Amino acid sequence: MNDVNSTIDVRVLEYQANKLQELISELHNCCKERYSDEAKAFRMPQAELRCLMLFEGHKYLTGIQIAGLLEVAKSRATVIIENLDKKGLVQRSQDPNDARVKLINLTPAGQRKVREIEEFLFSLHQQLLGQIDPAQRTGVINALETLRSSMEAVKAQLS
Amino acid sequence: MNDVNSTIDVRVLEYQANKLQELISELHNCCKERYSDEAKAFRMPQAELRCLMLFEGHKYLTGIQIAGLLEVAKSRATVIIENLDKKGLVQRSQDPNDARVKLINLTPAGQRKVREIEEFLFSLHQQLLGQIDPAQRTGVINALETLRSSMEAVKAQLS
DNA sequence: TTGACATCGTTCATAATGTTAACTATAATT
DNA sequence: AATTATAGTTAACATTATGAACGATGTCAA
Repeated sequence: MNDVNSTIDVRVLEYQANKLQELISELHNCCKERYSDEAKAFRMPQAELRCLMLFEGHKYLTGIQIAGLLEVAKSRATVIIENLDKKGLVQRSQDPNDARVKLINLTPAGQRKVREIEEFLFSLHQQLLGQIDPAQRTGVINALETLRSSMEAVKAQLS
Repeated sequence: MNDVNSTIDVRVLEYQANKLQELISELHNCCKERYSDEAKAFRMPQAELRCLMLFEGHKYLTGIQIAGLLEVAKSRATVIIENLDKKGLVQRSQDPNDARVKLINLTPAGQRKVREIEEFLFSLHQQLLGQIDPAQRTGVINALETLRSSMEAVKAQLS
């Protein structure tokens, strides 16, 4: 009986691991497509959109901070910022306290763009929420929290 | 009372929409990092890894099929297949029934590589499952299913 | 059966995303 | 004062991806 049960347990684990793999992969693809659509809608590269959104709650950011938040090399950040600057969405100025540092902030046009993107994202996620049975919403959110911590735990284990 | 309740409801919806946005974005980032690590571990570009995995359950695939499954332009598929061919992991042959078509299949080395990657992915997701409280596993999987259908519903609505 | 049209794979030009390494200028430390 | 570290820039390169043009082949209707 014990043997039978443990065999079943192993099967369940296998099934669940595969299911997890499949679902996570599908969610990831959905997100990829979503980001790509968003970039097309705003006629701007994804990296620049992501960069703009970093300024929520920050008046100024430095290049190094942006590279850190975007998780890219600082040389990559330089280029992204340069392109946003060319489009008039951010501006660069010298940090008065440290001549090595450049302070980057949104221009008024950049602020408008950020608000537009925020509204787009918010309404998209409202719509998504609307597709979920109200009785299940809390459950889905809690499950995602669980998944996130588990993924982070695995990541921590591996490194 | 009704007014107060509906105000609260709106607040809850806002909170949940933002929470969803945040969680989905974090999961997406986790996945991105995972794919990048996997590519480094196997010393192969992500696109080539993804392409190899398409052969699970297929002896032969055509270029068009691969482009469709990877959701890329056929010109992109050509290049990916070419690189896998150079590495000796797939081989191309003429379709005897249609001279326009090339049949692509795994070489023995390709099959070994696929098994390696499968094992890697399976053990990773076993590990992930192991991080989730057994009592919650079914709940998490169901929540992900719900989320996936909701995301697909939104996608369908938008197009 | 032949002309029009569609399909498959390839090649090329181009764009976006990203890294590493080298370099300049400045700041901090010893 | 010399060394070391940090911020930002630039250049070379890799990866991922698209779209247009093209050749070879297949399909179908007049």
